[in-house]
Amino acid sequence: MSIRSDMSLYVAKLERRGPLSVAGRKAIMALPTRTREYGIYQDIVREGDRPEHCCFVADGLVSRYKTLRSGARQIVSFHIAGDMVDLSSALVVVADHGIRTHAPTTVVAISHRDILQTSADYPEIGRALWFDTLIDAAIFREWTVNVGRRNSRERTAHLLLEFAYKFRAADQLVNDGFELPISQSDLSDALGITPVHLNRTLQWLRGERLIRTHMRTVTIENWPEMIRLAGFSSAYLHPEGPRELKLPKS
Amino acid sequence: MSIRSDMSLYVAKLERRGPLSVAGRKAIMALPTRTREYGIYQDIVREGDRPEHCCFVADGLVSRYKTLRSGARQIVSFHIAGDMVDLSSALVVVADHGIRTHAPTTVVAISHRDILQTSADYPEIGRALWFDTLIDAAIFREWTVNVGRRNSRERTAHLLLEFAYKFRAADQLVNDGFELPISQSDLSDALGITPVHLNRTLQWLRGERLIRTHMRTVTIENWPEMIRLAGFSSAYLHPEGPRELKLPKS
DNA sequence: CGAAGTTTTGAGGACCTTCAAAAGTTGTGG
DNA sequence: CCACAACTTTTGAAGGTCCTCAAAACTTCG
Repeated sequence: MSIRSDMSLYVAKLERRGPLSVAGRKAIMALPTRTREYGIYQDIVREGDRPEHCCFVADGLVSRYKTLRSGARQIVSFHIAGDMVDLSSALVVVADHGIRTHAPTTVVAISHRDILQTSADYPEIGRALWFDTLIDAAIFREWTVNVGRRNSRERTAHLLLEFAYKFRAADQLVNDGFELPISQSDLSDALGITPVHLNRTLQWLRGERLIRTHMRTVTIENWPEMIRLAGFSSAYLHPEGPRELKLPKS
Repeated sequence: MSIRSDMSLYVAKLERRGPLSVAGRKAIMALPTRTREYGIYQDIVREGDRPEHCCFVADGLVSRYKTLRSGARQIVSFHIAGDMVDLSSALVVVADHGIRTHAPTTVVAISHRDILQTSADYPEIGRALWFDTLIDAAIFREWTVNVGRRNSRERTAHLLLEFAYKFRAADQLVNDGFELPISQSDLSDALGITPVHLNRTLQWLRGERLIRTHMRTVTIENWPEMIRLAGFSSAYLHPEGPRELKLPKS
């Protein structure tokens, strides 16, 4: 557990969305951080915890999930390298969901105190973090639509396309393929279907030549047809970044 | 369309969550507003719009929804009197969902420019609005769980309990009952089931003496059993308000 | 090389949908 | 204030998507 700044990946992401002031960028880079390494299937946060840190995924893959009394699990989001996870805990005291890894993962922890102080001192950073949580919310909405109104084929295609677009934005798409270290059982927990049915759904997608899978690499073989099937529009990912701010100095 | 401040209801809500400074409270009350009246089933925002205002529901009931190519609709949230809706549009340029009324509704519009300026000038207000969007996100997550992992009975019970808790927090629960001016068809769009099946599900809930319905008033007859059935925990509504902030003056 | 986990296959059944129509409610105009 | 249209709720019956349970084939890893 080293103490150094690992925030340049996050700064880069923010700057893809819009300019940062020199002072603002410095303030983010100056945030005290603690880097932690996790193995596969380790809990970073458990439901009911009162975390004191947000976490930034420097490498790997994590999910947020809720568990029902019955033991059934619903994954509500995935986060890849470059994503800030659990900004919600900066203001919300008790975690209403868990966060765990699906692969060996490097996490950069930032204390809520520092996040809030910096947000107050630099309104542009407050806005950037707020925007991040708004994107989160937009993805949650789309997931509700996904499990509420799409059948298993459309639903699975939609999630795979979401991954494809996120990996592409992170420059991690190679020949229309990306590495997805998630078991079918875990994927089915995100899609609200059973592993058995997901398996048959994937077979159908492969049979239709819409996707290919090899090891844990997923390749989109037929983008137009996948997009048509899923009714996918990348609008909800809001790649364009936040509203341009033309505010007078206050 | 009058031009006056109607923000006292919102200030009251914020103060239920934690103290506001005198200056902060004044700043909110001073926000220029425009009050608009809508009838039933009117669109306040359409998917693809670029709204210039957030809207605060002073009276009535609205939903946010997405529509699929097929025409299927998924409602992703409901908002009752006292709720600030569509803060997301303050930073997100293009609306990825629509907002419409389910009853005659009074909406107070506040320009994004003023929201952002006030958030920058008063960090406590920025935090309060951020917290509001985090609650939104928490509810979206719970809805994903609802449609993803609960059957129609649990799902319907859960949504009705969410309404019951929201109305109770707004002091609008009378004898365990609340007025819900939503057709079964619209409710089914929120639950991800068909109107026919929702109808049978409601009949079952009534038959088990879990709820009563009369006109458009819903009464929870058996709280413990409803809560047990739905696996309901109000934690995700975060009635406790945001984290206490002990920041030094910056 | 064996153990544990993951993917795949099969068969039967439950939950929810679809389509269609009747019954009940609400709103409007003559 | 009634009549009629439009909408909402309810009922029925058949069918499809997805689930459950169980076991085999395959992969990964120590």
